Amino acid sequence: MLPPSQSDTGAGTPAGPARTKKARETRARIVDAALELLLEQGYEKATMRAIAERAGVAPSNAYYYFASKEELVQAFYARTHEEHLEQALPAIGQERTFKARLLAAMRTKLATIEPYHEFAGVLFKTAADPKSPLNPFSEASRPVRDEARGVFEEVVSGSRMKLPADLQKKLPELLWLWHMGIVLFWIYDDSPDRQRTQRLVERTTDLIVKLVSLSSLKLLSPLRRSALRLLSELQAEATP
Amino acid sequence: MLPPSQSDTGAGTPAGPARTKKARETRARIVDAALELLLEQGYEKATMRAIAERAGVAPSNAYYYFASKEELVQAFYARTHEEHLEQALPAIGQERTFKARLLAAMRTKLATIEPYHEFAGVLFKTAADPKSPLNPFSEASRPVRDEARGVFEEVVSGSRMKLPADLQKKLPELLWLWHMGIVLFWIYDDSPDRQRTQRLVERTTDLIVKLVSLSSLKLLSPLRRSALRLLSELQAEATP
DNA sequence: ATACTGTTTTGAACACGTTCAATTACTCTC
DNA sequence: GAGAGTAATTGAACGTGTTCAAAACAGTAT
Repeated sequence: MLPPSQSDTGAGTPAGPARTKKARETRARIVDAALELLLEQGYEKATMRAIAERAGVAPSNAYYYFASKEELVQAFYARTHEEHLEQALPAIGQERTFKARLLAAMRTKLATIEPYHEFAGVLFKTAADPKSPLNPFSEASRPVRDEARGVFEEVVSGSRMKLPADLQKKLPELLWLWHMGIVLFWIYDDSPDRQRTQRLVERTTDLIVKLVSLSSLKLLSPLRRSALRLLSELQAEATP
Repeated sequence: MLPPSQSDTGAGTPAGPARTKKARETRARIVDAALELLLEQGYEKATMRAIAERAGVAPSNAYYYFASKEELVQAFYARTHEEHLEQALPAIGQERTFKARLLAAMRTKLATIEPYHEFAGVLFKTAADPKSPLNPFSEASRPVRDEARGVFEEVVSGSRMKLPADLQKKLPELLWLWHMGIVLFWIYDDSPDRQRTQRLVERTTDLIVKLVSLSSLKLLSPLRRSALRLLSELQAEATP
């Protein structure tokens, strides 16, 4: 059901000391049990007691390694993210044009997360709390976010496109934001085969390409410049 | 501390039977106690036991009227929304230009919701669940949504602006979406006096005004048309 | 007055996430 | 290999939102 993995969460081993070898193994067993149960039963049914039991450990022991249930769930994030990286980069590499590369990135993303759609809502619900470390804008998820943005850097840099320098620099960030919006839409999308999301991706991709290709117009440069300056300001404030 | 109110939640009395007069009073007492405690102590401290105690009732009795703590919190949604309507419409009426009217609408909104910022996160967390009736895209919140969109219709229609007909028609919906984005940003904003959100409002308002004033350009019409068509399609699909 | 019917209220319980003092397992030094 | 010191693990508990069967209440027809 799950890919074999005695690995840890993949996300920089944030909490709980795990100095000894046995401790690392216990920790990994807990993560694996959590991932399995989350996939099998969803967020609410996957209680800490159940996770601990499957890991062959006392519930309180899970708290020796993870500060909260949410932190455990973060491992899930990291894993789908890694899957996306593995699939997206080759897929992007096979395309030349900006548009095709962008579509490849987004489509592999959707394909990666599709198995988890059923409880994506619950997950998102948790992630939406500003105080939660799961929330994609939090400091805790910066590594994952940075890597995800890297995918869009690859999309941009690998395609020979004439772009204003300022836009070239910020475009990956903008595309990452777009991608977050698509995922948000996807969470709410219960159409068969996620057709609405797919259409949205195609249409907005078209829009983005059009917009980008118009971005060099002299008439539009003040607009482009204020938009990009706004983005810079907000980023600067966010990391004081 | 709170405006006097023996009223009910204001939101169509969704859950729990309250046939008799006494029952309606009990229900109202619970709502008021909840609102008070939520404001005084925040979401986590305002436990169901505490709310029930202040209402002079057993905790389980609250569940006779409300399916969950979250549903109790829904009273906020309705109340702040009504406050916004009361404040926004006069404020908008005092301005002539599109830009000033738009700013007035958004600023009154932010002023209205400011007292609730502390637990807006929790509220949003609930609202983010696709299955929750609180979620702003759900059928259940259509009345509130329609009214909110009305504010932006007022913003547009009251200002003499030359606009392409198709955009004129869809602009209120777009502005409503923009407003949702601002609120989302606001939820995550913990800067003093919500300065970041205020700056974001000013800058994006500028952008919107610029964009709208460029929207008649021949060069941009294909872009505008595909964007608006996308919006229409998604709306059509959403209400089958 | 009394018995019946439906509404409202309750007390005791459940399962959950989480905490913590106490206990066990390990590792290292002498 | 015994003892000390640290790391890992546990069991029992706390407070939370929530459920539910039973009790109290109110009104109505007999």
